[in-house]
Amino acid sequence: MTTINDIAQMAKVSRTTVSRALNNSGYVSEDVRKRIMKIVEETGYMPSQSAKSLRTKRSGVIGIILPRLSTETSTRVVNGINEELAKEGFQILLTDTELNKQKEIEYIRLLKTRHVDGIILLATNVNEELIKAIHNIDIPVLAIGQELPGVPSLVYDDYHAAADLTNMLIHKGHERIAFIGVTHDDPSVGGLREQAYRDKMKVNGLEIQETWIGQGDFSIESGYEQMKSILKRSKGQEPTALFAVTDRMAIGAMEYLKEQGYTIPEEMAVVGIGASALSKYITPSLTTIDYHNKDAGKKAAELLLRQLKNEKIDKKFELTYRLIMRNSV
Amino acid sequence: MTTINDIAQMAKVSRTTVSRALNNSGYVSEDVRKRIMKIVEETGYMPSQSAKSLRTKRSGVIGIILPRLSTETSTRVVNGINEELAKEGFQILLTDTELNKQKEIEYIRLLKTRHVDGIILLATNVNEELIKAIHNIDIPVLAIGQELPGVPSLVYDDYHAAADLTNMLIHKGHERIAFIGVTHDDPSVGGLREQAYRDKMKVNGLEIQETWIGQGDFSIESGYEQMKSILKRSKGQEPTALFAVTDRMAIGAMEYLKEQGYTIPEEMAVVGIGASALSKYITPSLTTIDYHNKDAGKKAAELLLRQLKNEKIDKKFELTYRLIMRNSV
DNA sequence: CTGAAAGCGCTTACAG
DNA sequence: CTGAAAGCGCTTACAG
Repeated sequence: MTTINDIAQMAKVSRTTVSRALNNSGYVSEDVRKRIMKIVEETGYMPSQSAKSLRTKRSGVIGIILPRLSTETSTRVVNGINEELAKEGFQILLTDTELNKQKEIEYIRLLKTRHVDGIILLATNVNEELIKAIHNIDIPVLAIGQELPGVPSLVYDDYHAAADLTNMLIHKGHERIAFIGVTHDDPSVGGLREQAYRDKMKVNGLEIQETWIGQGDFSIESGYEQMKSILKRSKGQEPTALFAVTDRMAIGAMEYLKEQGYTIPEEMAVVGIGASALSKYITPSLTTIDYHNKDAGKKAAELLLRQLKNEKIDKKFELTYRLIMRNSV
Repeated sequence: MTTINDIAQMAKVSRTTVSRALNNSGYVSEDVRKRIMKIVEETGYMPSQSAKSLRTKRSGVIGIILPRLSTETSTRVVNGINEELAKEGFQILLTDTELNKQKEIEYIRLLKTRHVDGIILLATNVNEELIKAIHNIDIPVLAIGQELPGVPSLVYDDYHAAADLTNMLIHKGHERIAFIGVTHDDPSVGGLREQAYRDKMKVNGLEIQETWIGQGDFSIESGYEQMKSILKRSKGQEPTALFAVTDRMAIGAMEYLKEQGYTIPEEMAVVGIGASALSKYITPSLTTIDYHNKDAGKKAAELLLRQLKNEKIDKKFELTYRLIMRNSV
């Protein structure tokens, strides 16, 4: 491999000068610069990032920690991040926790040893150890999806999104609304969305039967199973609508309902959150919330980049959402 | 940051010894090893990968070049790769070409400067410059999805998959089968799949009207538009079935057909390739081919790893597929 | 405007 | 079994 020394020799200058020419730092006469650049072109020389990063403590790489690569949400966010980062010449180092909390923490430290300049964490839970790990490494971290104490966080407006959805169902005349949520370890998806549902039911004077409440695990299959259980449990006081906190679970529920011969939305209205491609093309099309995940990714990248430039940024950013009315209601 | 020198000092040994203990290379007395490991634990020391990689020329990072992150196919492949690589402690550096051929080449060289140990390329086209770029960098490269001359390639069996699909439609009694393909710059998806369709029609004595042939760009929208054009163009000799080379385009086509009041499969049978989640949940569910993308990713990682261990591997591997019969036929 | 020298944090012959 | 020394390929004060 050609190194900076080779270039220096060929250009008959010191490697100091080559470095300066390459990085546009310090003075280099126009003559010499041209001579160097020509040789760089010809040889196709590219500086070793390892050496560079060892020396400068910066790598041009941003680490991403995500819960699952195989969800549309993650993909869209990563897409947005990448688009923004690529513009500035940054690369992405990807790690996938497979929803394992321990790995989340491991990866934070691992990314540090790889000298990433910053980390974007698609957070799925909040716990002491995680927060501590983040504070212990002293590189900028940005969280998406959960509000992490002391960590700049980009969050979706889960509460209001879920509240809007619940209100909408109520205004459509539904009084018995079932709910499929997820574990409260996930404060945003599990906590906030359920809280909003419960609050709005209460505010509207509607009582919730606990038989209407199910807990899934984000998968389509769990939506199917939970819908089944809910229907079984609530014989005689069956719900007329279902609010599932993710599109995938809503779609699983719809599968079960269709199998059982329910008409949607007449006999059971269904709503989800996420605006997945599935939600659009399934029959009937699913009413859902668009969180603009790609924009979230872009915003996250932008905020991280600003941190890298030592700008001060706020600790919390709230994203907007959009209710998409379709045929499942 | 704590470095190997700090550890050496604290353990009262040389950094040579620390390095040996950490890497299990050479002799270290049990005593000393324990002393060192204890301190490593306590301090949470992690060796700088930049330094390591500068010295050893290896980084523990594999570069991935993919055409689009936001497709299920890519996601599944990356997932499989990651799963396999993570086991061996490798990380993934991700680059997205956005279907730009120039970027494909750029990224190959860029990944090299980042000292990746190998590259997996989800290839969408084959051209001289690309092949040259791959041969010029001397790190192992593995291609998925296209057969690249001289490069170990993992390919789907596009020809037979498409042939099976075509034959199946013919055996169901269809004689007028429309086709939505993509550019032949993509030899696998654009070339092979179309070739198989044409061959099987011919073998079965069926004539193809060129008005039945459309060319999309992988998007759902393009499937919609192409179906529309095909129907417009072929008035009087409308097809009774459609073979779209990807699920997404098939689904776009179905949307148009549904809008126009066609019943599927009675008035128009539709098949795709890809076994996307969408294909399963759309109504009617789509007959398609499962390429086992995740397994492909795993296999790719495994092959690359074997190359890294200097094992000789074959230049070409063909993957299996599975026809999934559903309700769109 | 240019260069010599030090040093980033590791690993690896080599010597003992 | 252990250590001193060299070197990987860069950048950056410092000096001129």
